[in-house]
Amino acid sequence: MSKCDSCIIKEFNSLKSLTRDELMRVSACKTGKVYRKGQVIFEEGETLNGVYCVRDGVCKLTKLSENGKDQVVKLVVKGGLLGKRSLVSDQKTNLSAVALNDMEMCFIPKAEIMKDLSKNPKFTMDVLKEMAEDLKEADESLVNMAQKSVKARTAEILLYIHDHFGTDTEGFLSIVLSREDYASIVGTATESAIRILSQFKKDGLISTSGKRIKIEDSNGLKWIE
Amino acid sequence: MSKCDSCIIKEFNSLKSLTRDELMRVSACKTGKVYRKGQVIFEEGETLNGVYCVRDGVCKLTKLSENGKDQVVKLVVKGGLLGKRSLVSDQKTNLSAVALNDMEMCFIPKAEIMKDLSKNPKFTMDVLKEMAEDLKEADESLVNMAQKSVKARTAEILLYIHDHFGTDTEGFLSIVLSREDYASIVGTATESAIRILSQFKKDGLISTSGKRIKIEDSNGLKWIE
DNA sequence: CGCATCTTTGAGTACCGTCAATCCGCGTGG
DNA sequence: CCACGCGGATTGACGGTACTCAAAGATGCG
Repeated sequence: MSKCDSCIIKEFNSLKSLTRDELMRVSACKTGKVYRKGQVIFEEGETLNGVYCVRDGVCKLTKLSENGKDQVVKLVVKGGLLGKRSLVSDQKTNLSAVALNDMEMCFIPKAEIMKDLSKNPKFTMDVLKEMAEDLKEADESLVNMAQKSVKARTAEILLYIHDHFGTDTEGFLSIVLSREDYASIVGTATESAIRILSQFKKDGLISTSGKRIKIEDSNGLKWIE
Repeated sequence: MSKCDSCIIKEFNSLKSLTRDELMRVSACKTGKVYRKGQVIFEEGETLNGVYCVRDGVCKLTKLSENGKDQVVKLVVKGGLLGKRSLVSDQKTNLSAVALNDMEMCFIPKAEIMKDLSKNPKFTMDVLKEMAEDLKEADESLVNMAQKSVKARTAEILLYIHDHFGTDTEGFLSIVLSREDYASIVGTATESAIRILSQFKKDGLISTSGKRIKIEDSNGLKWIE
């Protein structure tokens, strides 16, 4: 397995603040894991004894609501760290993680990370900053969820995916989600999400090929309300 | 002004992890501020050059949504620290803070806090934990907002205020909010919030006296959906 | 007492959730 | 090669929820 030292992925997260020495130690104790599409990485309420570093693929972080529906809280791609929060606050996970396509990950044991947190202030500060960013995003999502219509939220998530995760060579969104996933992100019934996506298609804002979606008029989507 | 050293408030937040020495320095450079009900402490987009420590009173953290309505993201009482996130990530604030009643606060300059963050790992770790807790709460709010009815959310906020902030000697919620504030927390139109509160009153779940609200049947509220 | 603000209530409408039926793509087994 | 069945996608219909506009009542302050 490759050394963390020379792993390009670490540049995307706070592991970049570790010293060469610390990275070597991390390398020595980390384990690689592969998850298939749909596979559960961890479940809400589990005790994690480490963090996951996403090398490839996409996963969703979800939380089960009292009405029995999953709500997607965040999408995580290459470079993301899973389990930070639980590790830091020394609690069971409050979210579940499920692979949306085939994934490759590194698992770093808790002890190693905690040691680095206590010894390397720069690293700690970096983790703090990442957490601050997550919090800011969560606040923004909260406001969107509370104040915008389902249609506006649907348009927004399409643009978000387009802007953050890009498109494939044919112009389709590179992250492919089921209608149910879209509904679970937007926080609505599957049928509602479907209805809105069909409407967008009719209006020429998007086009589809199987499950794949292509944005045809991003400017049009921007003004949905 | 009292010394932070002997201030009981610090026990409620991460300042408790500072050493006696550090607390003396904080004491030396902090300034006391008083805010009247309705006064703005800081506004979304401002640059903060320090954090506020709430000694007394309550304030709301809000975010303006695109449709022009404020959404309350969090209520902060005695012991809370305002501005952590902005300071850590060195960004402008993403939230506004407004006093809900008369408040007494201490303002600690950025430089002092940042020095402590870089020198005292225990303090940093504590801030990290607080941020992790905020993040967890934000995720929970997000799910509630996405999946629960306005009525259920209204019942929940009443119970939340009751459980977290307590009641006065007559049994009324010790935090008094306008109907508009309730609407802004729940994320709905003021009239909707009002309608639901009246319904609760009719059903004997709550009673009111002016703006003050008393919970009569907390168990009944729990099962609203 | 009068004005300003907040609260309450009504009526109409649009949005959204649910149930149910149908359709489509795809893999399986005959 | 085709019938079959499964799961996801789609559409229709209906009822309930929540938003808006509007008006009337209550409250508090000067």
